[in-house]
Amino acid sequence: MSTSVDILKRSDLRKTPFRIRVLDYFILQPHAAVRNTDLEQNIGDFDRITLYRTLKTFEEKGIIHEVVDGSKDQKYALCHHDCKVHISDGDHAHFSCKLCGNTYCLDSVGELNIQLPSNYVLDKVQVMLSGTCDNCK
Amino acid sequence: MSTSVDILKRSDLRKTPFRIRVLDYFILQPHAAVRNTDLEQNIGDFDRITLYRTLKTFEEKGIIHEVVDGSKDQKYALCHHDCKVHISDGDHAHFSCKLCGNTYCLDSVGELNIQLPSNYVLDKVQVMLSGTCDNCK
DNA sequence: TTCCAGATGCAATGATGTTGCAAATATACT
DNA sequence: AGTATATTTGCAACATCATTGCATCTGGAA
Repeated sequence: MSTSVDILKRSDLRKTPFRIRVLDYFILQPHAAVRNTDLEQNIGDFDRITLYRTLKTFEEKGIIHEVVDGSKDQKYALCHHDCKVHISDGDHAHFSCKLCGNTYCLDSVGELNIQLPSNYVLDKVQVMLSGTCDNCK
Repeated sequence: MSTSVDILKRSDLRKTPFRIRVLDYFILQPHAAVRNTDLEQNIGDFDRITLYRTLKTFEEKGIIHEVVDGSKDQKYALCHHDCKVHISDGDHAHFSCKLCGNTYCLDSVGELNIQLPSNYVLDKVQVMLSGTCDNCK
């Protein structure tokens, strides 16, 4: 498991206290997507604008990726070492729990048999599941 | 094919000029999701707040449903007479074209074989496809 | 220690969506 | 048709979320 400092070094980013705090928060939630507002409430004293820029930088460097789960909230998740989400979602899926509101990244949901109308070119598939998660059941 | 007036009458809504203009715009795009801003730009003189409220009313009455296509934009599509989207998405899928930005509702995309981690309860499946549509190819 | 590109904080601005209330109007009733 | 009323609309104000420009600060290398 990489530490925040490892990740920053690998990405040619300066190891500032703020970035380390943000990354640490992500590392604590390895399978859950993180809401922008979760971060705002949990990383203590900070500047909201800096958070936006930090997340944008992390996304550009491939450290995190945006998670689309059907909600209006902007969410991000830590990319794993084999993360290809920012290139193509493949069979990546997200599960959003209706009770706790958490969104989990699922590595695979099985085979999808997509049939498109003719002349449509398929490039990316995103599957959003919702229901009740293990914890809330 | 129902007219705007038919739909309003069926839904116990007053037939105001504004509502008819909005519904007419939806009827012109039977398979595409409509962005909030598309409406703002295409239905002429109007009040932004009234549009929000109109769309909300239409959604509550089951005339339109919100379309989640992965973009940040709020989009709506006309419900067909057999529309169950506001109840459960079933195998409903949306295709978003990267070139023209339009989102199309696809009635079926084939069989999905979803395998969830144990103890997860699946309630709703939303599939978002993106690529190039017939027109743009 | 010094230097400077990169990172941060602040102020201002823009986009988007909501609420309260008064004026306008669609519809039902006489 | 005329009237009453509940609904609908438009305006003002407000709340939230995100972005940009710029001055200041700082991590990291010389």
